[in-house]
Amino acid sequence: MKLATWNVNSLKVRLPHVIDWLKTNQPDMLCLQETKLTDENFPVKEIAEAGYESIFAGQKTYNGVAILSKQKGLEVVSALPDFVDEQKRVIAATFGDLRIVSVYVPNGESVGSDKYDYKMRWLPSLTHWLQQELKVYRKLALLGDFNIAPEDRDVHDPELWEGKVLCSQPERSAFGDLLKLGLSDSFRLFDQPEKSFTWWDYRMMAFRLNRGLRIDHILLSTDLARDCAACIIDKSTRKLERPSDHAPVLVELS
DNA sequence: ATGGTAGAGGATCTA
Repeated sequence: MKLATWNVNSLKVRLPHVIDWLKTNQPDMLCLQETKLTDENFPVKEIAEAGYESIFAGQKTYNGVAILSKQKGLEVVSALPDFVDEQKRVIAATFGDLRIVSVYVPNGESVGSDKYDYKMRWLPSLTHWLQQELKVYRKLALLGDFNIAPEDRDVHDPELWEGKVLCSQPERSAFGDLLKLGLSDSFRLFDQPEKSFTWWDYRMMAFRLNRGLRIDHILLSTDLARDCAACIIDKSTRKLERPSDHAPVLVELS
Protein backbone atom coordinates (compact mmCIF):
# COMPACT_ATOMS: atom_id res chain seq x y z
CA MET A 1 0.00 0.00 0.00
CA LYS A 2 1.38 3.38 -1.03
CA LEU A 3 0.06 6.76 0.16
CA ALA A 4 1.27 10.08 -1.18
CA THR A 5 0.73 13.83 -0.97
CA TRP A 6 1.60 16.62 -3.37
CA ASN A 7 0.91 20.34 -3.39
CA VAL A 8 0.56 20.81 -7.16
CA ASN A 9 0.07 24.62 -7.22
CA SER A 10 -2.67 24.48 -9.89
CA LEU A 11 -3.93 21.09 -11.05
CA LYS A 12 -4.78 22.63 -14.43
CA VAL A 13 -1.12 23.38 -15.11
CA ARG A 14 0.25 20.26 -13.38
CA LEU A 15 -2.23 17.65 -14.68
CA PRO A 16 0.32 16.09 -17.09
CA HIS A 17 2.83 15.80 -14.22
CA VAL A 18 0.21 14.22 -11.95
CA ILE A 19 -0.90 11.69 -14.59
CA ASP A 20 2.72 10.73 -15.30
CA TRP A 21 3.48 10.47 -11.59
CA LEU A 22 0.45 8.20 -10.97
CA LYS A 23 1.49 5.92 -13.83
CA THR A 24 5.09 5.69 -12.61
CA ASN A 25 4.48 5.38 -8.86
CA GLN A 26 1.07 3.65 -8.73
CA PRO A 27 0.07 4.99 -5.28
CA ASP A 28 -3.17 3.65 -3.79
CA MET A 29 -4.06 7.22 -2.79
CA LEU A 30 -2.61 10.57 -3.81
CA CYS A 31 -3.68 13.63 -1.81
CA LEU A 32 -3.47 16.95 -3.65
CA GLN A 33 -3.38 20.52 -2.39
CA GLU A 34 -3.70 23.89 -4.12
CA THR A 35 -5.72 22.46 -6.98
CA LYS A 36 -7.04 26.01 -7.61
CA LEU A 37 -10.06 24.60 -9.44
CA THR A 38 -13.81 24.86 -8.95
CA ASP A 39 -15.46 21.44 -8.67
CA GLU A 40 -17.09 21.65 -12.12
CA ASN A 41 -13.63 22.07 -13.66
CA PHE A 42 -11.99 19.12 -11.87
CA PRO A 43 -10.38 16.80 -14.46
CA VAL A 44 -12.33 13.70 -13.36
CA LYS A 45 -12.22 12.13 -16.83
CA GLU A 46 -8.47 12.46 -17.41
CA ILE A 47 -7.76 11.06 -13.95
CA ALA A 48 -10.22 8.18 -14.48
CA GLU A 49 -8.38 7.32 -17.71
CA ALA A 50 -5.24 6.90 -15.59
CA GLY A 51 -7.18 4.44 -13.39
CA TYR A 52 -8.09 6.70 -10.45
CA GLU A 53 -11.23 7.88 -8.70
CA SER A 54 -11.40 11.56 -7.67
CA ILE A 55 -12.93 13.26 -4.68
CA PHE A 56 -12.36 16.96 -4.28
CA ALA A 57 -13.31 20.21 -2.58
CA GLY A 58 -12.31 23.20 -4.66
CA GLN A 59 -12.88 26.89 -5.18
CA LYS A 60 -11.92 29.56 -7.66
CA THR A 61 -8.29 30.80 -7.79
CA TYR A 62 -7.04 29.63 -4.38
CA ASN A 63 -6.69 26.53 -2.17
CA GLY A 64 -8.55 23.34 -3.11
CA VAL A 65 -7.84 19.77 -1.98
CA ALA A 66 -8.46 16.33 -3.46
CA ILE A 67 -7.86 12.61 -2.99
CA LEU A 68 -7.15 10.45 -6.03
CA SER A 69 -7.49 6.73 -5.34
CA LYS A 70 -7.68 3.33 -6.98
CA GLN A 71 -10.70 2.42 -4.79
CA LYS A 72 -13.78 4.55 -4.28
CA GLY A 73 -13.77 6.65 -1.10
CA LEU A 74 -16.63 6.57 1.40
CA GLU A 75 -17.74 8.78 4.32
CA VAL A 76 -16.43 11.91 2.60
CA VAL A 77 -15.96 15.01 4.75
CA SER A 78 -14.91 18.25 3.05
CA ALA A 79 -14.63 20.82 5.85
CA LEU A 80 -13.64 21.11 9.49
CA PRO A 81 -16.90 20.52 11.40
CA ASP A 82 -16.34 23.30 13.98
CA PHE A 83 -14.69 25.99 11.88
CA VAL A 84 -16.70 28.27 9.61
CA ASP A 85 -14.52 28.70 6.55
CA GLU A 86 -15.00 29.69 2.92
CA GLN A 87 -11.58 28.27 2.09
CA LYS A 88 -11.38 24.69 0.85
CA ARG A 89 -8.56 23.12 2.83
CA VAL A 90 -9.74 19.69 4.03
CA ILE A 91 -11.04 16.51 2.45
CA ALA A 92 -11.28 13.11 4.11
CA ALA A 93 -12.52 9.71 3.01
CA THR A 94 -12.51 6.07 4.06
CA PHE A 95 -10.98 3.28 1.98
CA GLY A 96 -11.60 -0.11 3.57
CA ASP A 97 -10.36 0.35 7.15
CA LEU A 98 -8.12 3.30 6.21
CA ARG A 99 -9.12 6.89 6.97
CA ILE A 100 -7.30 9.35 4.69
CA VAL A 101 -7.25 13.09 5.42
CA SER A 102 -5.83 15.58 2.90
CA VAL A 103 -5.10 19.06 4.32
CA TYR A 104 -3.84 22.37 3.06
CA VAL A 105 -2.92 24.24 6.24
CA PRO A 106 -3.06 28.05 5.88
CA ASN A 107 0.29 29.61 4.95
CA GLY A 108 0.10 32.38 7.54
CA GLU A 109 1.88 35.04 5.45
CA SER A 110 3.96 36.48 8.31
CA VAL A 111 3.99 36.22 12.09
CA GLY A 112 1.45 38.64 13.58
CA SER A 113 -0.56 39.10 10.37
CA ASP A 114 -4.31 38.43 10.09
CA LYS A 115 -3.50 35.34 8.00
CA TYR A 116 -1.19 34.08 10.76
CA ASP A 117 -4.01 34.52 13.29
CA TYR A 118 -6.30 32.56 10.97
CA LYS A 119 -3.68 29.79 10.72
CA MET A 120 -3.32 29.66 14.50
CA ARG A 121 -7.11 29.36 14.93
CA TRP A 122 -7.43 26.83 12.10
CA LEU A 123 -4.82 24.40 13.47
CA PRO A 124 -6.49 23.74 16.88
CA SER A 125 -9.77 23.17 15.08
CA LEU A 126 -8.05 20.56 12.88
CA THR A 127 -6.50 18.94 15.96
CA HIS A 128 -9.81 18.82 17.80
CA TRP A 129 -11.57 17.23 14.84
CA LEU A 130 -8.81 14.63 14.38
CA GLN A 131 -9.05 13.71 18.04
CA GLN A 132 -12.66 12.71 17.32
CA GLU A 133 -11.72 10.96 14.07
CA LEU A 134 -9.05 8.89 15.82
CA LYS A 135 -11.68 7.52 18.21
CA VAL A 136 -13.54 6.12 15.20
CA TYR A 137 -10.67 5.17 12.90
CA ARG A 138 -7.63 3.34 14.28
CA LYS A 139 -5.89 3.48 10.90
CA LEU A 140 -5.73 7.18 10.04
CA ALA A 141 -3.25 9.00 7.80
CA LEU A 142 -3.05 12.79 7.74
CA LEU A 143 -1.30 13.98 4.59
CA GLY A 144 -0.72 17.40 3.14
CA ASP A 145 0.95 20.76 3.05
CA PHE A 146 1.20 21.73 6.73
CA ASN A 147 3.07 24.98 6.06
CA ILE A 148 5.16 24.15 9.15
CA ALA A 149 8.80 23.04 9.29
CA PRO A 150 8.71 21.01 12.54
CA GLU A 151 12.39 21.31 13.51
CA ASP A 152 15.51 23.27 12.60
CA ARG A 153 16.84 20.28 10.65
CA ASP A 154 13.83 20.77 8.33
CA VAL A 155 15.09 24.24 7.37
CA HIS A 156 17.99 25.05 5.00
CA ASP A 157 19.09 28.03 7.11
CA PRO A 158 17.59 27.89 10.62
CA GLU A 159 19.13 31.21 11.67
CA LEU A 160 17.61 33.04 8.71
CA TRP A 161 14.20 31.48 9.39
CA GLU A 162 14.23 31.64 13.19
CA GLY A 163 10.87 32.85 14.47
CA LYS A 164 9.58 33.44 10.92
CA VAL A 165 6.32 32.10 9.56
CA LEU A 166 6.49 28.32 8.82
CA CYS A 167 9.11 28.00 11.61
CA SER A 168 7.75 30.00 14.56
CA GLN A 169 7.38 28.40 17.97
CA PRO A 170 3.55 28.65 18.08
CA GLU A 171 3.34 26.88 14.72
CA ARG A 172 5.77 24.17 15.82
CA SER A 173 3.83 23.79 19.05
CA ALA A 174 0.58 23.35 17.06
CA PHE A 175 2.34 20.69 14.98
CA GLY A 176 3.44 19.05 18.24
CA ASP A 177 -0.21 19.00 19.36
CA LEU A 178 -1.02 16.87 16.31
CA LEU A 179 1.75 14.43 17.25
CA LYS A 180 0.38 14.29 20.80
CA LEU A 181 -2.83 12.81 19.40
CA GLY A 182 -0.74 9.72 18.72
CA LEU A 183 0.32 10.58 15.20
CA SER A 184 3.88 9.98 13.96
CA ASP A 185 5.82 12.02 11.42
CA SER A 186 6.49 9.11 9.04
CA PHE A 187 9.58 10.78 7.55
CA ARG A 188 11.32 10.63 10.93
CA LEU A 189 10.60 6.95 11.47
CA PHE A 190 13.66 6.32 9.26
CA ASP A 191 17.19 7.53 8.71
CA GLN A 192 17.02 10.27 6.10
CA PRO A 193 19.52 12.31 4.10
CA GLU A 194 20.46 15.62 5.69
CA LYS A 195 18.88 18.71 4.17
CA SER A 196 15.75 16.91 2.98
CA PHE A 197 13.08 19.40 1.94
CA THR A 198 9.70 19.35 0.18
CA TRP A 199 9.32 22.99 -0.88
CA TRP A 200 11.67 25.44 -2.55
CA ASP A 201 10.72 29.01 -3.47
CA TYR A 202 10.54 29.60 -7.21
CA ARG A 203 12.79 32.63 -6.75
CA MET A 204 16.53 33.08 -6.32
CA MET A 205 17.46 29.62 -7.70
CA ALA A 206 16.28 28.15 -4.38
CA PHE A 207 15.91 24.61 -5.72
CA ARG A 208 19.31 24.56 -7.40
CA LEU A 209 20.87 25.78 -4.15
CA ASN A 210 18.65 23.42 -2.10
CA ARG A 211 17.35 26.34 -0.07
CA GLY A 212 14.14 24.64 1.00
CA LEU A 213 11.92 23.66 3.88
CA ARG A 214 10.25 20.38 4.82
CA ILE A 215 6.63 21.50 5.21
CA ASP A 216 4.73 18.65 3.49
CA HIS A 217 4.15 15.70 5.77
CA ILE A 218 2.50 12.32 6.20
CA LEU A 219 1.41 11.68 9.79
CA LEU A 220 0.33 8.16 10.71
CA SER A 221 -1.71 6.82 13.62
CA THR A 222 0.03 4.22 15.79
CA ASP A 223 -1.58 1.30 13.96
CA LEU A 224 -0.28 2.57 10.61
CA ALA A 225 3.13 3.76 11.82
CA ARG A 226 3.83 0.21 12.96
CA ASP A 227 3.39 -0.99 9.36
CA CYS A 228 5.28 1.87 7.71
CA ALA A 229 8.20 0.50 5.68
CA ALA A 230 9.50 3.72 4.07
CA CYS A 231 8.93 7.44 3.62
CA ILE A 232 10.58 9.32 0.78
CA ILE A 233 10.47 12.74 -0.85
CA ASP A 234 10.45 12.56 -4.66
CA LYS A 235 12.57 15.53 -5.70
CA SER A 236 12.59 14.43 -9.35
CA THR A 237 9.31 16.27 -10.06
CA ARG A 238 10.91 19.60 -9.15
CA LYS A 239 13.28 19.20 -12.12
CA LEU A 240 10.46 18.93 -14.69
CA GLU A 241 9.41 21.70 -17.08
CA ARG A 242 7.05 24.12 -15.24
CA PRO A 243 7.27 22.25 -11.91
CA SER A 244 5.22 22.70 -8.77
CA ASP A 245 7.25 24.44 -6.07
CA HIS A 246 6.51 21.38 -3.85
CA ALA A 247 7.73 17.78 -4.22
CA PRO A 248 5.54 14.74 -3.50
CA VAL A 249 6.00 12.75 -0.28
CA LEU A 250 5.31 9.03 -0.38
CA VAL A 251 4.95 6.29 2.27
CA GLU A 252 4.90 2.55 1.84
CA LEU A 253 2.83 0.46 4.25
CA SER A 254 3.46 -3.27 4.51
C1' DA B 1 17.28 46.25 1.46
C1' DT B 2 11.07 43.97 1.18
C1' DG B 3 13.93 42.52 -4.02
C1' DG B 4 12.89 37.75 -6.89
C1' DT B 5 8.97 33.89 -9.59
C1' DA B 6 4.70 31.47 -10.47
C1' DG B 7 -0.48 30.97 -10.93
C1' DA B 8 -5.05 32.96 -11.60
C1' DG B 9 -7.20 36.39 -14.05
C1' DG B 10 -7.17 40.30 -16.25
C1' DA B 11 -5.45 44.58 -11.30
C1' DT B 12 -3.70 42.64 -7.73
C1' DC B 13 -3.70 38.77 -4.41
C1' DT B 14 -1.49 34.71 -2.63
C1' DA B 15 2.29 31.91 -1.81
